[in-house]
Amino acid sequence: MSLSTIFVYLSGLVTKVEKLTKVEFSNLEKILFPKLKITKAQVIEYYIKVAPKMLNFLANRPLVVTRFPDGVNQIGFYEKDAPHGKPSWVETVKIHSETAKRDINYILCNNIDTLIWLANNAAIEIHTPFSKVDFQEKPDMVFFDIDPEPPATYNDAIEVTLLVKEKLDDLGFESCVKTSGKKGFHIIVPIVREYTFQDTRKFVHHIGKQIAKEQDLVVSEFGETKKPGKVFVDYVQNSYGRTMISSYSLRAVPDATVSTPLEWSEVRKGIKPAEFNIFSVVKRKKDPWQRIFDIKQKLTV
DNA sequence: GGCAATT
DNA sequence: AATTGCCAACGCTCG
DNA sequence: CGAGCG
Ligand SMILES: [Mn+2]
Ligand SMILES: [Mn+2]
Repeated sequence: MSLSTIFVYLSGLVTKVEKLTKVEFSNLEKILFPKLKITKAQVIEYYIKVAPKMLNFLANRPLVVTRFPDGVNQIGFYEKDAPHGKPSWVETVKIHSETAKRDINYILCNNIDTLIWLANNAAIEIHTPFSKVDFQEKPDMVFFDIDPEPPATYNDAIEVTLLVKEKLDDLGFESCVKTSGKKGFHIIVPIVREYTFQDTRKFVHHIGKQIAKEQDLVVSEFGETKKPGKVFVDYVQNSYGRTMISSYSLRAVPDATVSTPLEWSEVRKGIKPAEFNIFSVVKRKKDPWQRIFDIKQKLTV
């Protein structure tokens, strides 16, 4: 019997489920998304179902999570340092923070039990850095963060996302796209681990400026992040210690949206972020971004 | 969500 | 025994 | 340099 088959019976057969994981569950019937009446059991079930697709994106990346133990309508908190009371089997990596002048034990999620444990912690959102733990100074991806500023719309964000895709195509780069689960999109260009964050930042800024010159809708300067009605091509995120929301992570919003990898053909005006949520994403047969782990592009323009 | 400090 | 606190910081950019 | 940013 597969994990997901068993987990369908979660509410009814809790003890049986517990035998399949090292995690000790708590408060399974607690409502974490009040608007949709989604319980913690359903959140755990979601993460178990997407685990086969999601774990690859988490592997060997020190995690930052946002936790909402009392539900997404209550105040949550960021967590980097593994909490006291963490089971011994949860893998962590000690990384020294220069500015904080202390060591932080980041969680590594390299197996499904850790993902289940995070879900039981009400770690709704899981954020990942752009480099892996074994080579932290060298990112393995370039990140285009497409941020529409109201009154710019989701369709505006889609338009700009496709403009960036077109530009990348022209330059000969393969790219992957996902919804952020909130207002914008994320575009990833997988690269060889030979460049610094300054390199990747410059690369995104360069392309952002180019498009901004051609399109009135687009801005790409730091001072323009909140320019009303514009879509900001955000390059700043490409830095050490910064993160993006992971593919397949839930977002802590009332509609329980998911940051969802898409086929480029799915990025068309009219789609809405809420189409991709805790219920719909598990039904998707598509598994875009498969090639992301094979492609390792050089960043020469 | 859960440990630890505080009353 | 019950309540409260704590749980992240960073590098980058602009002025 | 500090403030504001994501
Ligand atoms: Mn964004
Ligand atoms: Mn941004």
